[in-house]
Amino acid sequence: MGNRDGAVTPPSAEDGGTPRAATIRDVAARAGVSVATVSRALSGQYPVANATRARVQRAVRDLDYVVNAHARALTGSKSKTIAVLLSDIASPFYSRIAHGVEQQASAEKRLMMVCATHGDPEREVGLVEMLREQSVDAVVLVGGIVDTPEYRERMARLARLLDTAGSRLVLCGRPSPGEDLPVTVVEYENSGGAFAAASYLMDKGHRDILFLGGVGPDTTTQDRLDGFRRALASRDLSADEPGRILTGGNSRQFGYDTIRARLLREELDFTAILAWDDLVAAGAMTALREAGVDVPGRVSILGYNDEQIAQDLVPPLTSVSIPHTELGRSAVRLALHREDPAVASSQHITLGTHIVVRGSVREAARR
Amino acid sequence: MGNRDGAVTPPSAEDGGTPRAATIRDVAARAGVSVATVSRALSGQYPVANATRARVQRAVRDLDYVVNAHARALTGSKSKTIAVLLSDIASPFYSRIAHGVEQQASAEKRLMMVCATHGDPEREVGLVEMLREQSVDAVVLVGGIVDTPEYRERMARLARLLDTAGSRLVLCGRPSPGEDLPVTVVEYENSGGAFAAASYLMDKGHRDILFLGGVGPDTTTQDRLDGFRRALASRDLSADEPGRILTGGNSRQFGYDTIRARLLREELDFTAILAWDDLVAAGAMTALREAGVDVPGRVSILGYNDEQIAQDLVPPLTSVSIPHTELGRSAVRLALHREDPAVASSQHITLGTHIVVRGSVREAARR
DNA sequence: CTGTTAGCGCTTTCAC
DNA sequence: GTGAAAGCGCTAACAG
Repeated sequence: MGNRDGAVTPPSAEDGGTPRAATIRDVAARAGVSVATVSRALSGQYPVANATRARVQRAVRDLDYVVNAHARALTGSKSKTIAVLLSDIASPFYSRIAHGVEQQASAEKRLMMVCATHGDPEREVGLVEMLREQSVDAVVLVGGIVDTPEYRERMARLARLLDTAGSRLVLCGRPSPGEDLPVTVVEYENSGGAFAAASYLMDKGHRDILFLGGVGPDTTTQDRLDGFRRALASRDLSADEPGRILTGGNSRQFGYDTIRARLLREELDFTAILAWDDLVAAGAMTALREAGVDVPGRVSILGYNDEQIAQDLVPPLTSVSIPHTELGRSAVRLALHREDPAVASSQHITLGTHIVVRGSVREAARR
Repeated sequence: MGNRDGAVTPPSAEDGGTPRAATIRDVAARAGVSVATVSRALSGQYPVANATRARVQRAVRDLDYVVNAHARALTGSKSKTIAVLLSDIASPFYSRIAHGVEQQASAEKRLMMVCATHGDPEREVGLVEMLREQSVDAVVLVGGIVDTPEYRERMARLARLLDTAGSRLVLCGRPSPGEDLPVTVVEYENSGGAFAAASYLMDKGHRDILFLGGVGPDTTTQDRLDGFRRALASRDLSADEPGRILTGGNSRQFGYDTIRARLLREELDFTAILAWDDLVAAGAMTALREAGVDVPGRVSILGYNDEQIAQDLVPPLTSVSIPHTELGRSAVRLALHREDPAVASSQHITLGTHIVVRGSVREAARR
């Protein structure tokens, strides 16, 4: 043989120019069959003589051939890709959800794209446009937002646009934008978790409980606050006395600063803290330790999200666990099988949360 | 107007079937120009009459048109995508590097794909094949490996394959597979960090230092151990006395179990621990606390990686900081601009590490 | 079982 | 400035 037959030149280092990647035509030429046969032999979904298949596979190996996913997507209009949008990959909350998305995507033979929005709704929309260009199989939007009419319209529009392109919008950890929209919603018992947490503290005799952290207007904070309020109300306590609800930030620093200021300014007028998340709790614990306030002897703390850090604080933090990984997995599973009767009816689910008991909560001291 | 002109039917909810996404032809028809003109108007790189451009843009908006990235990639053979392979997205180490990759990818108008290898070299190769199908602009492989001749051959092959496809292999936090390969390598001062850490402990008077953690054969552990050994040797101490180097795992649990067993079995024959990472350090600290050993009063601990958790341990952990984000950013930057004379010569760089001093190291007590 | 051929949606010469 | 037409690499009828 040799590559001087003129018809098709397989890539070779010798023919002068930069070697290019092999195409299906190179494989066909080398195997002595037509491109259609190569396509069939490779798809596996079509009867091909064993001998032919073997020759094709041989040629594929010799040439290090791989199909061009773009050409394939162009024909089939499926890209075998899932996209997930979150504000920040480095955050444990989001990266654990992404982990779940990846697991399921991988199980469904899909690749995953990850995009960071930095919490900017406009950037979110811009990214969805880019992903629409990619005709991804699903776009998963993760994390709380500020729930306004504009938000709902924005989501409704994106949902329809993606639907038209054969893709699916998934809202994960944020509310549904309305009825009868082509959208998959995967939530978790956010308010319920806060309700359970506050109830747990009250079961331990606590009556003076602080709600600490959360930016404020976003749905995540609103829902947790809602659960907190409901729990207190169910025992005839009011959450809305002054100084009880301390929102305004969601960082470790915010937890630290806020509790520190509180301790300097006033007497210790609370016996427990329900923190917006474990990081805020960590900050609060540091402030309490520095002020010589014993945790959990004098003040109990309950975190939210049950992150890695909860185990390593001193004392280990009791926290509300949310099903990060399962959220991601469900998002992908429901979106991809939305036609499947088994899940078609459950395109809006809410996963449960539970309290992981460690060492940061104790019976309230008698005041 | 109306859609009965027969030539081209713009997508519309009224024409019976499922509405499909608009294509460049729909836009052309609506704007009353040719597809070539639409393409030019949208690319912006070609003279088009202002009036025409406006009409095209109008049509684009009316139809919610976005280009099909696959069709574009098919012509141009560029996909505007960067891929990163890591063992686990949920790990803070990897997710912080991914964060850097995302930052730079985003700055360079690229999307990012993230794939999890679960530390399996075969899966890694399989994923690179999948990514080759996608003709991604670069494939970033992150994290230590077991450095064998097979590894080097594997990487050499992937590097050539990707190069042929116009893509670029980037090795991040792992060694170069050899000279004269089309590959970008971005490392960090791994051994140097351990050297500095051990030296810092010895400066504080410590002589009996444990190296705790690391799986063993992987390059990350080997490099850190190497730095540890070199530092001790530079002060005429030997790292290889029995019981000094405790590898075999890299989890919090491993740190806890190993130190606990050590304390039960023997007297406290060390004054400092250099931990493989912050998680191992956290485990060790818990074991020490439970045994009533004061940290840092009796035993000093130094971590590695400077993760979030380091701040929240009690005492806060002194740790070796590695430039996670910058590793990811550099990986993308160097790969994309490899032709650019400014960086063409620096396709193998090593970023520095430094010690972040907190509260877990103190002068050694006189024995 | 296998080959031929017509696109998928776009960019890019080459004409006008 | 703009249009016509030739592919990019692949899949999916449609013939044999």
